[in-house]
Amino acid sequence: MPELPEVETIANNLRNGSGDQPSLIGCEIRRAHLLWERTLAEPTIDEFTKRVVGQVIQAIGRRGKFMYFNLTKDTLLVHLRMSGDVWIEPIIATWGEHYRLMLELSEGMRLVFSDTRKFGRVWLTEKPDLILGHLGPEPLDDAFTVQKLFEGLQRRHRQLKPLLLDQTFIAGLGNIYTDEALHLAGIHPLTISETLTIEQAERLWFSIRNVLQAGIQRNGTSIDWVYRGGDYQNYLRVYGRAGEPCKECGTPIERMLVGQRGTHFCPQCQLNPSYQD
DNA sequence: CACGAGACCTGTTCGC
DNA sequence: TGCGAACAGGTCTCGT
Repeated sequence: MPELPEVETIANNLRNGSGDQPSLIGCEIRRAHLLWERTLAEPTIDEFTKRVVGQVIQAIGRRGKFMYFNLTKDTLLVHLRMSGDVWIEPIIATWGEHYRLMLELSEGMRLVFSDTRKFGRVWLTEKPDLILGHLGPEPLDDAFTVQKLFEGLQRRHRQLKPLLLDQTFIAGLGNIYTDEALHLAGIHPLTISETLTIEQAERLWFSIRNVLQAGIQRNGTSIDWVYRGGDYQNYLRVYGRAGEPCKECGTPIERMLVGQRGTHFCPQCQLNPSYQD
């Protein structure tokens, strides 16, 4: 499920509480229950259990597509990859078939990491920067300017679609929001980065921030069984709409493979200046 | 450096 | 209806 807006939504709900769910801030971790070993990237399960128990959750946030929990001593990092989800619920004797990690908390609640496809990972570390340090800029930060984006585009010679998915270039974009941003900007996914004009870079900058902010405002995108609660899927311009008319010009949306990812675009609104076809 | 293919996994949908 | 192929919000690693 998880791109920046979905991770942001989950992290916000855990931090602030939502509906009947309390905030996790101030909760102490009492027990750890790992149900799929490979979910834990580091440290070993023995050391994880020994270290995590007794620590208190002091802050919760997001960096790129990572969720972080600042504990008394360590940082707990969670990456949901394709099918992960995190929530809290009362402690009961049973658990769901896709649960991979449960952390029992004070107040009779447990923090659940559920992940059908088992791609998700959890780290417990004193030095989160070793894992987060390679990430590119946060697209919604003030520090992420048109000029920064333009310089980055100039420095590389890459197709835009895979470049925008590259987390060292910008942190947080995934397949959905990349396609959405490129369509909003009116730029073809195969355009070579260094050929963008400053005007195009500005439109791309605006579009990236616009679709991410809209996604957050709508609590993320809910497709299939994976992530629920958001409704940005009702506002998608191109993703998952192959064959349907472009909302700008009526031309059927096309789908192609770019770097093995389904890529959706309007052949009319997103002309490719690098090729003629 | 840039790119494609294959791995890692399970579940749903599509096409014949 | 049934069965295999294609596909899915991600990223890593290897070969060219």
